[in-house]
Amino acid sequence: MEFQEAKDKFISTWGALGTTWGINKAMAQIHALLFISPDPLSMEDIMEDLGISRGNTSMNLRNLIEWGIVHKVNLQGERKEYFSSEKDVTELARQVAKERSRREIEPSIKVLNEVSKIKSDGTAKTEEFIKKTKELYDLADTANSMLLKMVNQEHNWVTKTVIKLFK
Amino acid sequence: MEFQEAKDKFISTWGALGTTWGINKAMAQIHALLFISPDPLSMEDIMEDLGISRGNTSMNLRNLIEWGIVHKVNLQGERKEYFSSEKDVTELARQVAKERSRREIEPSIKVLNEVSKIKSDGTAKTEEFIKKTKELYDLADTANSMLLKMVNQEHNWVTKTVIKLFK
DNA sequence: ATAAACTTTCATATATTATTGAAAGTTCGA
DNA sequence: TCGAACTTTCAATAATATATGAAAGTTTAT
Repeated sequence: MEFQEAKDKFISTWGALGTTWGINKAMAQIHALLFISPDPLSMEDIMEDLGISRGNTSMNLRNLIEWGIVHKVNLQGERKEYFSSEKDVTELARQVAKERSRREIEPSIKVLNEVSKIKSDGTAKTEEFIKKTKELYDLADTANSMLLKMVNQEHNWVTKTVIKLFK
Repeated sequence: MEFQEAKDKFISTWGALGTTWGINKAMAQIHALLFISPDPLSMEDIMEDLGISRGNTSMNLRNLIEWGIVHKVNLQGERKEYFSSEKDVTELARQVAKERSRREIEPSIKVLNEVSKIKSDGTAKTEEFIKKTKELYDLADTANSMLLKMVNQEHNWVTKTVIKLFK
């Protein structure tokens, strides 16, 4: 396989994988491109390489920067901004997990907690409802705090401890 | 809060959460409804309660059954089929993880492995590409086998061991 | 073998989400 | 302060994913 073919394949696979994890295609592809590039790239470079519009590139770069995955580089003597992603890929995973916890999981946990507090009228349906939603609340809350602990650990801690446990 | 309000809130929250995890809204809501119902429900019951069409109900019930989360119940003397979900919710989580691994993660890992095998022509870009994709392959492969091990354990093993580690 | 009771399928409609690109905004050097 | 070089915004559009419902299919009792 040629480099160019491998590169295209990698970028499109990464993009497809991203969309199933709450990262849109363009965002994942920009990340993929920067991730394998030895040098920083300009917005122009990225647009051209991926064949996406200026607006799309701009918005998704901003997101990646907000997520701490990509950062701006100013090359000396150049007006243009360049971008690079020298961060470890686990940083991306960490960030994705954090975002999803904050945006989706935590609000849901709050609702579970709320609804599990209705008082029973003694009927089977309310009893069952309270029992099940409580169960779910406990599970979700535990899983979420696990996730956050993992996410906030040093990279190597997770790798060493958890891998040892499973491999 | 009244039971009906809590129920609606729970179902819509569960539906919203599902859509961000690769389960469509109707599928997640059907699961939610069955999950809190003390008795099996018919297709008619489900359609009516959630206000969704017959076709939608049928297709999503079939999916839930395929995933092993919901199953058919034949009540004595009744022609109609009934459905229930008496399984633990961790079974759902397990199933979701399994499906995603099979359908998304594993094919991606295969691609990573392929593309990381191109031979270097000595340029910085091919060197970087090979290095990064190999790194990614190792990470993804390790993470995936961890996931599968967790998923295939008994429910209590995960709960006990992992929670102990983090709590 | 027939028909009533029920379920599934799938072409079409609807809703959701991502992308474009031109206009507005910003920054910087002269 | 001006204007060239560049970036961001956002309304319009395109692409994608979901839902509908009528028709086709299946099962069962007689």
